Amino acid sequence: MAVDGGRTGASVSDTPTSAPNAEISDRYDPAAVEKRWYPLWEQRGYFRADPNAKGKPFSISMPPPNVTGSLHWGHALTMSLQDMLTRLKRMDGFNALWLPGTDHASIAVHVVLERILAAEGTSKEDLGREGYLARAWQWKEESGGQIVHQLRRLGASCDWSRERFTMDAGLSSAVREAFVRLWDEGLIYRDDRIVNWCPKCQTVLSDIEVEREERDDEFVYIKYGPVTLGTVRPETKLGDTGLAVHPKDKRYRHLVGKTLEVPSVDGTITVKVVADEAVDPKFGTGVIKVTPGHDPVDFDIGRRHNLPIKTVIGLDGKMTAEAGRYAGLDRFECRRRIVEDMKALGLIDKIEPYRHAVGICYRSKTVVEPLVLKQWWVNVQPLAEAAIKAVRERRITILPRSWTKTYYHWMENIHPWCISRQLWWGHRIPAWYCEKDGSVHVSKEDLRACPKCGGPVRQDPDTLDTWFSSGLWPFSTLGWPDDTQDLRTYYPTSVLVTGPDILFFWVARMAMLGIHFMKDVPFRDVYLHAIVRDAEGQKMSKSKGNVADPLVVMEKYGTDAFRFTLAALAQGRDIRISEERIEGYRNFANKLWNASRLVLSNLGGFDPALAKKTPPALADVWIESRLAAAVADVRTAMKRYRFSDAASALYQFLWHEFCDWYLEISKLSLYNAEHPDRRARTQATLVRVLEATLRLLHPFMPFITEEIWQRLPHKGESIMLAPYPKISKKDRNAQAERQMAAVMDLVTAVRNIRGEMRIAPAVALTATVRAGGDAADLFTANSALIESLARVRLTVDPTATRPRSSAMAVVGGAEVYVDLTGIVDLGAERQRIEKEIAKTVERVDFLKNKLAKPDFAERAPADIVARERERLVEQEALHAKLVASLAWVGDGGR
RNA sequence: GGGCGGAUAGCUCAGUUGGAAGAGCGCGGCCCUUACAAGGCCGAGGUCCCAGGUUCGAUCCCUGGUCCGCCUACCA
Repeated sequence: MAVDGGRTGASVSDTPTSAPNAEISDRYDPAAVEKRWYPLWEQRGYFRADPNAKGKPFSISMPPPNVTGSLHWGHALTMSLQDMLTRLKRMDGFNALWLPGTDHASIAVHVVLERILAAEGTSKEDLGREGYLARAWQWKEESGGQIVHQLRRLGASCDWSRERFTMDAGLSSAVREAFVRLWDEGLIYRDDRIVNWCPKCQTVLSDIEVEREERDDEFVYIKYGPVTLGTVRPETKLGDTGLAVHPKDKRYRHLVGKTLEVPSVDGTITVKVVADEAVDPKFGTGVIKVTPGHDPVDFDIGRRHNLPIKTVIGLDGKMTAEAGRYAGLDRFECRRRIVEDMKALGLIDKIEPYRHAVGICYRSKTVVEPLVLKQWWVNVQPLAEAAIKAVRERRITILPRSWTKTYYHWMENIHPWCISRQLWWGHRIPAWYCEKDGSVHVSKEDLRACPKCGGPVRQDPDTLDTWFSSGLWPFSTLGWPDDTQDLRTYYPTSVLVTGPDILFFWVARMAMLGIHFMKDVPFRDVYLHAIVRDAEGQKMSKSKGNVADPLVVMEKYGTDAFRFTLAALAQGRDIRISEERIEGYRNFANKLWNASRLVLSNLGGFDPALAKKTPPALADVWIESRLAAAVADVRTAMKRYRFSDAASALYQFLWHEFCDWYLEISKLSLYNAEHPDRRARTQATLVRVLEATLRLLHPFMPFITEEIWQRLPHKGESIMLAPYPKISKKDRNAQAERQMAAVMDLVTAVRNIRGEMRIAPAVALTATVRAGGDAADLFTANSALIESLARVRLTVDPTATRPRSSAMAVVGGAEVYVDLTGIVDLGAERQRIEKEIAKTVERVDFLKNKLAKPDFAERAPADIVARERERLVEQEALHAKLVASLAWVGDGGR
């Protein structure tokens, strides 16, 4: 392979890298590089998956971001991690598919549109359903899905040719198929129950869409005929149809079963007293008012005791006609008024402050109103059982493990899932009601007439919960219900990567629906990553206004640095983002850039044949061995989704081994024209190690690695398609690593003396190593290297005695003397040695104590005891040498 | 109320079969050595939250406590 400044072969002739021999900037400029590569990768079809291609399938369904969304930190993290996995597997020979898409996000879009329409001076009602939907689609086409473009900026290598939208034709058909099947199986049904109503969004919500928020309210004790009871919702008093006490509560036993006429704010009300286990006799007065129409507990009590339902709060959050003179009042206003009125009538016993959790809508943050309405439900319990089993049997593995417990707990206590929403944007429920005979028909095809009587039909106006369609995502995107090749090849997907915040919303639903419809799990692994928080630990969110726009950050520091930061921080339960950290990895990218500059600018006249003939030096063998170690570490880490371990292995190797040591060593032969063989050998190693390191790093930093790789001698048209580094056992060389460690220790020891004694780097030092045998050979063979790195003239002499006026260090048993004549007085050396002695004294004491304990010698494993003995001998020897040295300084220095 | 997690250097965090603790940033000192000052070399800095227990030995395992998070829940 001939090298001419870095570019080779015709395969890269169309790559827009800068001219090969032009000066390359000493600052890495991410903006220019990043803009260049993505379009090229995409045009060349590198992201596209082919079910017929070779290799074991590896697939990821991208969690579809909301069409309303714009890229935030959570997306950046999750997408970066998925891209890392996909790129790695693709390079590693898998048939990799990462399938992207967006979610129609019914309620989120509803909120956005509400705002837009208001600004345009119109409304949902003005437009009507047709007009509204047309407007919604228009909005979706124009401004929805900007996130998809931002993902490109992130370097996401997903297969855009397979991009899906939860409301596209295919997925809509999958939704209908699923709905109809569940209906036919009796798992979908309609029921009148108490549901969570959001008066702002004007729709029902499922239980998990209701968030809890601590509020300070008043706990009002109301005199209620013969009893007094406490409530935080006095306004619902108007809907009371009963009182309840605990069955065992003797205080009230005489009242149970009676019907009371209780004087109230608006005449008298009639309530029946019932006994129910749900009442806690120790709380409040032990009596509760039962409002079946506006409280879930009361609803259940009411059902058990046949109490009538009285609805006093309407869909608009205002009091209904049933509320008598309070009709038309807002529910909270009514609460204030009713308390005032009761006060006036002397019906209030006392009022206490009370802190409790109220349910609020997860989108609009409005206080949810429990109401009794007829809705569509899925009986998820049987599905949940199968989903639990799948995890128990390890067909699905949830990582980190600790989340499995949470998963089980939720699944085991699952409630029916309310799936109908009173929104227009979404999948309309495929149910038709006959206006003539009132029959209900669920059908995959649109109905025009009643299949039973031929009468006119009208479709249910409601749409489905967004999460219903996303629950089908892993298979609906691959063509289900059709038996497609994609589906056969890429299902089950390999891993689902997402945040634990949607474990129930989404992961659980996919597990249930995937297993139910596909008879196989939707994913083998579930990797739940950290939640991104700001420096104060707050969840990053727009409403909190605590977010630096990730796109701005990417622009500032470069996408690669940004991605690497996310990988490095990915471990743990939540990650706090900090700009300093990103800056650090920006520097890392720059380090790589400059290291590559060094290599590229020293490839002139490279003679591969000569390199091949020249045996490798210790440093060459060492760096290849360390590279192999890094490859092993990265692979192991990635297998376990330990992104930060992988990042740290890469960082450590590239910066602190390759740059700090090998590159410095390589300069010796690169700049030495007298030994062309050594130079060639070094060039070959540099290229090989750097090229492999780039491939190893590519999934994490795709842009800079491609840019540099193209300039290096390489095979293939893109690093994306190059193989991921693999190693075998013989790639590690323990002996070379040991020897090199000794050499490095010696260099460090001399540097240490220089640093501690404040000797300027420019001052040349002279040192003698007292070593014999193999050690002597090793130091002699590598003396040039040691001399250059430690800036010292080195002599190896097994019989050396310590010169007058010198500093001493001990390296692996060998003594090193650094001559200080005329450089520094020995007072400094004395201090330095004293410090060292103090350390050894501590260590010797510790080890002696430990070994002196009879229990330790008898009970601890033999190898541990032996190791500690060795350590003691070592430390004692070191101690003796240092003490002697101190005495010597005392004699010689004075 | 129930469940889960965390407490380790000034800051942010790693640390799995228990054997005197690591990284990044920050800090101090010396250096513009021709890849990189977004750099190099050297260094300082820890009662691994507290109290018990198990063990020859505990940052790690067990129990209790304190302080922080998160999830979940029909005490009105």
